Amino acid sequence: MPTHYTGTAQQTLALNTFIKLNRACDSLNARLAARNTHPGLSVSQFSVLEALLHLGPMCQRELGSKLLKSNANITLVIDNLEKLHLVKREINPDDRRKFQISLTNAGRDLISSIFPKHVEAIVAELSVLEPTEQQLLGDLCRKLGKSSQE
Amino acid sequence: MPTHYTGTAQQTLALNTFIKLNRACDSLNARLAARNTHPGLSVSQFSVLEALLHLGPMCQRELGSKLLKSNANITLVIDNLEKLHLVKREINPDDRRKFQISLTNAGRDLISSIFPKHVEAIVAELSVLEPTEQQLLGDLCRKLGKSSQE
DNA sequence: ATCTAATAGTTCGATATCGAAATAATACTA
DNA sequence: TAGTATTATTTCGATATCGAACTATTAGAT
Repeated sequence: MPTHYTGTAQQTLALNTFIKLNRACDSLNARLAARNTHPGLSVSQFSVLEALLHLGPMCQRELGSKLLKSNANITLVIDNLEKLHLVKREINPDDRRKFQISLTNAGRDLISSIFPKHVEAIVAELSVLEPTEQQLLGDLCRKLGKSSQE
Repeated sequence: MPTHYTGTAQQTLALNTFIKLNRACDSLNARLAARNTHPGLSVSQFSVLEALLHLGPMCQRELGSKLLKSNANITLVIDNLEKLHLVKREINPDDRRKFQISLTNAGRDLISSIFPKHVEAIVAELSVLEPTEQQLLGDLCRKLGKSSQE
């Protein structure tokens, strides 16, 4: 569904690229969600658990910057994960403004058990692209994504 | 920020591609939002107005399928746009289950006036990629996005 | 013509998401 | 060291977003 806007060639190209990028992302995520690879967890909850599993404990602000979410949002997501007993908040004694967020045993077990299915779903959905195409897409996205910084 | 997951080469590639795609999309949209090219409107509201401007009046379900949103969501967004007097609901006499959603004059004036700024912001943000790279990115996204259909 | 599908939209309850304002703790500065 | 600025988190109010259950209308089937 390209745009119906009529502008210069440069504008049309940029706009169509923008639209296709967003649609690819949205529809890919919708297809992944439909595969139900993280039952009982929201996407945000899943992302937080995954970050904690693979990157280790960190404070909320770090989580927010890794996941590109606001502090307010992270507060809520951690609240909900805490209610589910999947993560815990611990005051950082070195800086009492911070909470150290880490996985509980239950959280670690859960994310460890569902992550492989998530990976398989991604592999399956991305299989419409050859490995070289995936690499190329990743490179272009990287270039576009970090116009700001890492 | 590539994954720290250790799987097969195929898994690692797919996962990294997936992460880069999502990050590119999120960070691009955040940078566009920071440019404040659609003041007073949410992204969803903007998208609906834009679809109506460029594609013409349509019913809610059509809007949802163009924008990849649920019916419930479209109902709310249209409610809010209606309160702002930017769109109107009119019963379709041929099928009274449907509302025909169209821009009011105020809505048309507004979206017409801000859309060019939006395009310029996209052109500026995408300028880190050469035209051929934008084309390539768009092609790869198209291929990935329509694993299902149109 | 009646009964059943399917379709369009709404409502509900939960979670997400943001920006702005508020609070608490730490760092910096004069 | 007192005073200010910065940082981490929370709270608030608004909008977004989904799936599921519901209502109303239309389409299809016998």
